[in-house]
Amino acid sequence: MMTLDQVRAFVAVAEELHFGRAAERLRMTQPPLSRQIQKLERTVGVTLLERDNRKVELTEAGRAFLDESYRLLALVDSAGDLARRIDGGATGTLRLGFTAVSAIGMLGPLLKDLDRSLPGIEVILHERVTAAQADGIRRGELDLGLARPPFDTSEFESRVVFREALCAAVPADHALAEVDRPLTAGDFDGVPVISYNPVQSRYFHELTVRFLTNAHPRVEQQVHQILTAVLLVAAGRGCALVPASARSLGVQGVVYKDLVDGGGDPDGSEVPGRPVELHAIWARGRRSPMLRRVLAQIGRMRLGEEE
Amino acid sequence: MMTLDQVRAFVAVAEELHFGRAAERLRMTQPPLSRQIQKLERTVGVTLLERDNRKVELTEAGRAFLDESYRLLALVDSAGDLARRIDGGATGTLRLGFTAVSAIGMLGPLLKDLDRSLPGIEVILHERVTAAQADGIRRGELDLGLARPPFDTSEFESRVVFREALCAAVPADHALAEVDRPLTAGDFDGVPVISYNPVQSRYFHELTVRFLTNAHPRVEQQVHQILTAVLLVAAGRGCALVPASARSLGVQGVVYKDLVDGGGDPDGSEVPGRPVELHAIWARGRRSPMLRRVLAQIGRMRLGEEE
DNA sequence: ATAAGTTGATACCTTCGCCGCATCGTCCGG
DNA sequence: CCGGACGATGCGGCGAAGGTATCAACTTAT
Repeated sequence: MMTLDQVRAFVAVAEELHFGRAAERLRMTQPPLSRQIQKLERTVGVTLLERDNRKVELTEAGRAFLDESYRLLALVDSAGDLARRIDGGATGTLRLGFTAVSAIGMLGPLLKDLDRSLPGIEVILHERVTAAQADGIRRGELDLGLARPPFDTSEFESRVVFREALCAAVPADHALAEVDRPLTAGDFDGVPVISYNPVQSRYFHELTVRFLTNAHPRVEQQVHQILTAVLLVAAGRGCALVPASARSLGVQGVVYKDLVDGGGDPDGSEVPGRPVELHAIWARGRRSPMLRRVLAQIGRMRLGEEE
Repeated sequence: MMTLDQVRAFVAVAEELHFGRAAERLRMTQPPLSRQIQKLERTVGVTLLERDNRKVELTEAGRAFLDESYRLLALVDSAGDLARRIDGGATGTLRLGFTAVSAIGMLGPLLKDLDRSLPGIEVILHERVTAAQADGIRRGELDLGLARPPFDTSEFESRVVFREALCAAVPADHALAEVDRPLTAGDFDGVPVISYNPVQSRYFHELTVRFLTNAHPRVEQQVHQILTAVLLVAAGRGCALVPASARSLGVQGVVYKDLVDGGGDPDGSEVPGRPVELHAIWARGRRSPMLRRVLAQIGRMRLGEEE
């Protein structure tokens, strides 16, 4: 008989790849942990962990089982949560992931709108970067994410929920802060620019690179969050290209300047002047009735076009 | 701490709406069942079943929890099933390397056959030359390669999956294009011949050299891919010896002529008339169940003998 | 080459939780 | 008012899980 404790034990070992540390994490000693894993393997009938006396590693079947284990444990938690929320009068719970900066621009209005149109639904917020949101959705910890493209479309479905312009964040004492017109790529020739990590912040990396094509900025540093970029700008380390909603961050010592064409590519496929997209993403095929209602409501909103 | 037994107990009671019958279904007596339900309700923190001494019924929260319980128990079963299927090799991903020209002759039928006989297995294709396939297998990037001999047998295991004849690719306006019989080595005396790089394309280099032993062709250029050789032939730079499947390449201005004995050595060790071998290779000792099944299936096919 | 240190598995013991039996308390029907 | 039905509770025994000590295999360092 498989037990949840065995599943939790397996997850700990699979993540640590070390029985001793896993046991510590589980607040138990190593011997019973070994026995639990053995027992789990016996009931499943499959070797999940390949272990010799030097190292522990997951088998192919173990990797798949780990994946299911995350879903399982997430479901255990959420089942209890759900019962408690309903007991408290709610009709549903939406576990919503969001990125820090998307929150500034549209999370407030989104939540207000949801609360008004679907009052029984309780929203539980989880701030995560895009990749962590995808992980969370995959593991069943989140129902919906607000994240930046690109996503694996075989795994996730998505819908654009917000579009905005790209603009420049400039130190208040910088020469560009005085320019009284939309900036062009050429304005950044030789200017220190805070850039984005091409992997962890791929979306803004590509937007930045695209806008600055043919310009020759001095790329200063590669960050992976908008907020970090703005703070570095405030510290005078250079300029950065950020979504327009970053204006609301209220960081002292930073001036925001418009870009020509809103920072977008006039020949590109995006909406003119609003190249920065935020998508709602969810697991393909895992549309609960609650999620369906939320998506329908989000579809009715006009979050990127109110101004 | 919630346990799966408690969830199963709850499901039984929720379905029977009667502790006695539920206990019977669970093959236990009624008292411990009552206690398990109480414990579950304590850990969840919600009354799931409203019971007076005459009847049992689900609360609103209990109905929602029942729903999640079904999902939970289904996931418990399916997690084990999935692990067993993968362990049995019925499901998995095969990362398959292949050379461009091998694809023409047999990759299509191979993939079709695999898809029919092992439908749970997803094949991801990587086009690479033989050496790069060996590298990929060594690094664990590929599970299986379709490549030309020779291989380091201490590191790789292999199996012949396809045999074909060697033939001559001749420019359409070349004198040899008119010859109405299988060509011999002597026919190439003094004729410009595109040859192969003895290192990067060792296999075809050796086949060519062996066939042309005692002949005196004018070796023109050493290429390392079949396709390049054929394109040079089309450009009129000379003749080349290529595997029979290159006929399907459809390059204009090239005529293919049979060779005596299919280009092979009648006293050699290979199959008469089909000296060009394609091997499936994999890392020695790294036979996953999935790979084992794929190899078994490949063994059942008759890919080199259908014509 | 040998000794010391790691790491997962095993042996043995203790403890704690679950099950079953017996019984209780309450409500309903006759 | 009494008997029956049903879920809750008290109690004793047993089995499963955890802890300590130790083993076996292997790596690393001196």
